[in-house]
Amino acid sequence: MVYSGGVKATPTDGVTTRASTTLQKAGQRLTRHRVAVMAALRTSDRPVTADEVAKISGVPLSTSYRNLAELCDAGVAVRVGGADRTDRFEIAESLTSHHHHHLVCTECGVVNDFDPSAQLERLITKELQALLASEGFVESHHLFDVHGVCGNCRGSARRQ
Amino acid sequence: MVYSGGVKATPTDGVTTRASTTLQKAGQRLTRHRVAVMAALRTSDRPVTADEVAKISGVPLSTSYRNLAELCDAGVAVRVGGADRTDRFEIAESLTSHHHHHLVCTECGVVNDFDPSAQLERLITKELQALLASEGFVESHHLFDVHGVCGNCRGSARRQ
DNA sequence: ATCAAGAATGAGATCGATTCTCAATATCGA
DNA sequence: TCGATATTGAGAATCGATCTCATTCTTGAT
Repeated sequence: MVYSGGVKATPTDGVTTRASTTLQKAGQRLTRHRVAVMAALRTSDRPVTADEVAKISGVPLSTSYRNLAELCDAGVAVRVGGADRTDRFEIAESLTSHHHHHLVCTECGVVNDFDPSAQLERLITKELQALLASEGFVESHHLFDVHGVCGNCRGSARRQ
Repeated sequence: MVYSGGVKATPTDGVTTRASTTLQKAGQRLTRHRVAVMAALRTSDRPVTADEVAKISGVPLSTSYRNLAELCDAGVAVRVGGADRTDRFEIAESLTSHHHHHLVCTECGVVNDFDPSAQLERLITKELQALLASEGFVESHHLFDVHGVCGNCRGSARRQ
C-alpha cells in the first residue's frame, strides 16, 4: 500500500489559490488529496458526486467523502441536493464569483448549472430581506432549482 | 395483528376530495391508510417526513413510505428535499392552489413554507421560458429554497 | 535535522433512510 | 359470492454516507 497523505501540493490558478487559503484559514492542511479533490470539483461544469470525485481524482472513496465534507465546512465547497438520494458537490460561489442555479433532471439525477439574470437576483435579494427578518432566519444561501426532464432523457424516452 | 387495509374512508373537505379523485384517476384505491396519510400531510403547515406521517397517522412506517411514494406518483403529494438526508412530503400545490417556497434550516433540518410575491413569480416564469427552451429541458416544477439557520436553532446556540 | 504531538489516510465496518419481499388480507367488478 | 387484483406490514435488503482505528504523514519546537 502506498501512503500518499499529507504531501504538500501546489495550487495552480486563482480559484485554487483562494480555495487553498480558505482551507488553511479553517485550520486544515493542504494535502495532495485535498488539492486533487478541489481539482476534480473544478474539472466539471456541474455538481459532481463523491463517487465521481473519487474516480476523477484517484482518491479513495472514504477520503473523497471526508475531504468533501471538510471542504464544505471550510466554505470551499457546497453540497447540492438533487432529485435522487445522492449528494453532489461544487466549488462555493464565493470562490468562483459565479452565482448560478440548477437544472435538476428527475430521470437521471444529473444537475446542470444555469445563470440567473441580474434582475431576478435583485428581486430575490430584495424579497428575502423582509421575509428573513420577520422569521428570525439567517440565510446562508439560496437555491433556485428547476426540476424536470433533461434533453438527454427525453431523447431516450422517445427512442424506446 | 389487526389488519385494516383497504377499508374505504370518507373525505371531509375540498382538498381531500380533490386528492381522492386524483388518486383514483391514477388507478389507486382510496384506503383508510391513504386517507390517513393525506390527512397527516394536511395537518402540518410544513413538509413532514415519512416517519412523522407514520406517527401522526398511526400507519406503519413501511406503509407510510409506500403510500407517500404512491401519492407522489399520482401527483397528490410532492417530495421535498432539505438540508439533511431525510425526505419530506407535502400536498401538491396543484391541489392546494397555494404556491410557496421553503426555508430550510441547516441545523435541525426543519423545512418551513413561505409565500413568494406575485412579482417574483412572474419574473421567474418569464426567465425560465427562454432558458428551458434553449436547454431542451421540460420543467415539472421549480424550487426556491432558502438555506440557513432558523430562529429556534439560533436561540439554542446562543443559550449554550 | 530530530522528535513529539497532532492531522490525514484508507479499508472496511457501521449507520440509517428508504425500498423491497412476500404471505396474509382486503377490495371490487362481474 | 367469487376470482382477479391491490394493499398491507414486519422485517430483510439496499446503498449512500459516516465512522473506526491502526498506520503514516506533517509541522513546529528544539
